[in-house]
Amino acid sequence: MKRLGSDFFNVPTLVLAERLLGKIFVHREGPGKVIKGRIVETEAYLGDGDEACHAWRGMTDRNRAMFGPPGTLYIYFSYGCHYMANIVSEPEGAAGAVLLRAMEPIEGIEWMQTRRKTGEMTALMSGPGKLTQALGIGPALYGKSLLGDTCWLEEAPDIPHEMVGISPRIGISRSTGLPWRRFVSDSPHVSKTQSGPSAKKRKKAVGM
DNA sequence: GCGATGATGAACT
DNA sequence: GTTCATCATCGCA
Repeated sequence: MKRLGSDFFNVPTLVLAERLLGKIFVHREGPGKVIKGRIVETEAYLGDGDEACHAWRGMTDRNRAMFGPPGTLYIYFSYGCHYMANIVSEPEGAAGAVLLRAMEPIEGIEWMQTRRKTGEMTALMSGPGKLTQALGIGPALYGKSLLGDTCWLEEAPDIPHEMVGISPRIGISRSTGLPWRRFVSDSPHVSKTQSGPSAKKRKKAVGM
């Protein structure tokens, strides 16, 4: 299985978001301990004109990885309980990254089930906080490159264009109109719109 | 089954 | 002090 190189990541964020669908994300935690998942859902975040992007107002201590070279991992701890994994795109210096929102378990499923405390396949990685837990992604991977030998992506066939779903991003309260979410429309592993993401809060944020 | 709410840490104003 | 790119659980129907 061929690893994807820097050329794969060195493209505009929206292109990368769609290109990532179907690819295999690999995390090698140690000898004989390899976890793999197939990416089925992503979201694009741009530093320019996107108020939902952490790098929208410029570089800070937290988001500096988003300004790094393409293929860098931007790990972010949120809500006091969950990590989120992003892949940096575009040339170095421009802020832009793709949030990994959901994957399909491929390998190392036993470890995922132990960490996630569930045996249900569609619940293992069907959400941004879930997949980082299943993969064992944490602060140790902040700023790491997918061109290294701890984490990388494996080549896989592109998803046919008619199978790629497009929708506004989920779970954010700013720039909600931008249709920058990409997902494999027939996959049972995409994040469920759980229970309506706090409709009241959203109304409040919109100003109703 | 569905929807609302609390948990919980770090960055930002 | 408030916000946040979330998830699991509790309450009610």
